[in-house]
Amino acid sequence: MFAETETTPAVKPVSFHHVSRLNTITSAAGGTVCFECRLRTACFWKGLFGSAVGEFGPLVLSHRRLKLGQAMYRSGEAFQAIYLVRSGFIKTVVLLEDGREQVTGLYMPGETLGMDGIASGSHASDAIALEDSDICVVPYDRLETLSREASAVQRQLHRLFSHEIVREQRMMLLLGSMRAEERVAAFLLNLSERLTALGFSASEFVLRMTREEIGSLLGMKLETVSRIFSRFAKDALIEIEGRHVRIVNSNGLRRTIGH
Amino acid sequence: MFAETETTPAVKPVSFHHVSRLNTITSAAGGTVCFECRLRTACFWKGLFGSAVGEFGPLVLSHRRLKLGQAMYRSGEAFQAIYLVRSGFIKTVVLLEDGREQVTGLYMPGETLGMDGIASGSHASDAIALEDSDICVVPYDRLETLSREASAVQRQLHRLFSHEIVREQRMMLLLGSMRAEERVAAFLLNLSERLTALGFSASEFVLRMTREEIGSLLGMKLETVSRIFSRFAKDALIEIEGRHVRIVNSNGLRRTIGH
DNA sequence: CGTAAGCTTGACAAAGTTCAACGATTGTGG
DNA sequence: CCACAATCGTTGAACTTTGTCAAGCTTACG
Repeated sequence: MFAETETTPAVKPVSFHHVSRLNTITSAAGGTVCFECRLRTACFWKGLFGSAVGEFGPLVLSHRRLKLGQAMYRSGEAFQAIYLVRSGFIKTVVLLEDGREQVTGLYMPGETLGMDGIASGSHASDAIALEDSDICVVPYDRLETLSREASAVQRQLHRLFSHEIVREQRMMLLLGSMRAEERVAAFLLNLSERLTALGFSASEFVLRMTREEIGSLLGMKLETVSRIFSRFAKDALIEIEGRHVRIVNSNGLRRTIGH
Repeated sequence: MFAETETTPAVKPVSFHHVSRLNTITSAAGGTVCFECRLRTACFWKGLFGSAVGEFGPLVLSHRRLKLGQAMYRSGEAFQAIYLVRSGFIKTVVLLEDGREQVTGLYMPGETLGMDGIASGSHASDAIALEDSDICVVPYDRLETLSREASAVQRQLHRLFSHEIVREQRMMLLLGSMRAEERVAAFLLNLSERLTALGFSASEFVLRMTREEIGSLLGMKLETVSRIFSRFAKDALIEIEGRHVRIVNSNGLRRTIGH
């Protein structure tokens, strides 16, 4: 996508010379041990594996590399593990029988997905890589045991579940009670915030999704997404060039929400 | 609301003489012991408390009665327990600063709510009684211990979390990719299904919410809800009279979804 | 170099909202 | 017990937002 960067700087009204390195995490040198992981500060599991966990025997995390478009799991597949994004971006998608689909989540490095499989024993959504990604596979049966032995793990695991519930609540709020323009503004601000937490620029980043995917996440058509991006650019709230975004006036964006 | 029924039968095109008793659960005689509870077959926790749990000391469930409109918890309040609906109906609501609100869930007897509080230690939504209700309060710290001691409890608790995640995913699908008419059809069919699981009629039931609340849940205005109910009635898919609904042609409703 | 995929924009259509009026029902206080 | 107020629901008409369809452009890729 644009991970193979250091390409020629775009010579356009907006230039993004340095964006290429902005939010690209290159995976660490292949090790399986958590405290070697470059993510350890950003990761939801930080500190747990190797310390509290150490006393109860190791939690073996296998890794998996996904290429753009590959699935980590698919709807209906047996649930066996939850997945921690190490590098790259993953979307989750829920399908309706008639082919319509809804992007229900966008997961960045340090974030965990796949918990939807616990209830029924098989996943309720597809998880697809939005770019070449590196995923930690956390075997669920081992996690269950560990969570009974180490209350720190239990606490973190419960918080993880709850966090996902809260995230989805917010998404329902967005889908159910905001207008298209507000949803796009909220989406950009949310991306900015999460990327900041990962140590990236708050104002410049790269969308990992097509307009269609963004539209599916936000409950609107790709044309509407495109028009709203253009309008925001015209109003000098953002600069946009394909998937490269610069937030120029974040307060303006914030003001867009709530009339 | 209309729980104090046995009123004069409505003399109207549609009559609902017997609806009054259809889905009203009167709470059992006050006891605190789970295996006395009239819900035990429908309840998510069925069998757990008293059997597997017995060996590890009791889980004391306090009860709370809520009147119509009262809150079980409010956004920002410290998280201490999760809540099991024993009788009555509860809605959860998420608020936007500017006053807009989104109903994010509708909980029936046997269903559990409040898990959104674990992540941050305080609730992210309000839980409001849609009619006089009886709630089991499940203290979370006790549940944490129990879940470490009894793997059956752990398993059920995790499934509960996951179930909520899946429910919210489906809600996002509904809000993000269905048209208003489809959403209303899906809502009615979902209610019918869940009430059936509780032993009530699949075809006749009472909506516990105003048109405005239904609209908020489904991401549309109250007028739209009203118009769609009228249209469904005209097309002989349902009969509706205030909050009393009879599903006349459930396959027709199903066909409404997916064009 | 040609083809496919992604993005933008315009013109028009459809869906849903807003505003307003009105009827019915319910609850309240005199 | 009645009268009044408040809440709830329905419906019409005008309006706004978003979707649909179509065309053209750019970029990526084999």
